Amino acid sequence: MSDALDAALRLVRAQAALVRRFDARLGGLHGVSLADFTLLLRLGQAPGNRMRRVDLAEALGLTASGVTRALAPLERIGLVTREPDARDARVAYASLTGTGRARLKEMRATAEETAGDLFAAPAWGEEEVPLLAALLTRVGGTGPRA
Amino acid sequence: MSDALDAALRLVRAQAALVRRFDARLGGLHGVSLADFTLLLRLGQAPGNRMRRVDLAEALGLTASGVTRALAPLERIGLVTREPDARDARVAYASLTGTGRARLKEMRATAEETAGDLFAAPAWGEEEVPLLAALLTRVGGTGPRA
DNA sequence: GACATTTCCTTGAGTGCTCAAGTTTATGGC
DNA sequence: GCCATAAACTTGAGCACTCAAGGAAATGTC
Repeated sequence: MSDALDAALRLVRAQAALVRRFDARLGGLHGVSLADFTLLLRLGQAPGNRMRRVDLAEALGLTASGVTRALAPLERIGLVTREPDARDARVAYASLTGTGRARLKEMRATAEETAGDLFAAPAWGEEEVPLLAALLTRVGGTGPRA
Repeated sequence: MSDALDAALRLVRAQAALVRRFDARLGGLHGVSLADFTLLLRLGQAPGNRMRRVDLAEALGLTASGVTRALAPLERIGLVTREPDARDARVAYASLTGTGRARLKEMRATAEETAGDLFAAPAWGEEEVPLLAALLTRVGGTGPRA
């Protein structure tokens, strides 16, 4: 097998393992999945803590349909609210609530801790983690810092 | 955000983009998903081109349930057959058929090509692809060459 | 100012996975 | 030999995503 195919298949496996770890920690402590956390994190980074659903889809690499379905339970538990746009009646913003911001802060601590464990020394050198991130950015998608 | 969390989130995004590309190519040319191809590839690597379902699950990072469901359509289209074990009536091997081996060979060419495009020069240096693979191996799961 | 087109979003149907529970067969202790 | 336990597998229910279709509102054209 070529190095390229090997790397591609390893990427798939590594992601599955990583998602399982994050889901277990975030789910156990806060009742959310990694996908939920990622969505909330993006909202938290946006100006005014709110985004159009279509932009959220783009940022997360989902379809608009996926965003609609992902937001539903987050709205139900009060972390996100739906806000209409005064100028354009087609758009509905997704906006973090006060509760959402507070809960996100806690989730973020858990996520940082989980990521820290995953990439802990001595297995991982100081410079290797940003190196991995840089290589992954070239593979595709938009990074969380973009 | 820490480097570690950034890398973790980028990994998720990169995988989604990669899977989409492989699914499009493999689906278009051979009617299978990347998950299907990975399963067939593992079978093709196994001695006698066959494996117990439980070992297949372990190798793929799926549950036994997931393997049952993944094999069903592959059996239906004749790429894989079910073989009982003479010694232990509980186990059912999944075995590549002759057609399966032939089709796998074609799929593999497509997959190699897709991976080659994805990690093509000049964006990717000669040594960077194995480096990425090595870093990913440390993240988790079992690699395709393990 | 009516009409086609585009944009934003939702919904129905389908897919591919999970977990929990159940069936069947093998194994070990006595 | 019997029974409890364990192992291999399947099945039902549920979840998270996709695509395709459709509704409603904005935009461009004439």
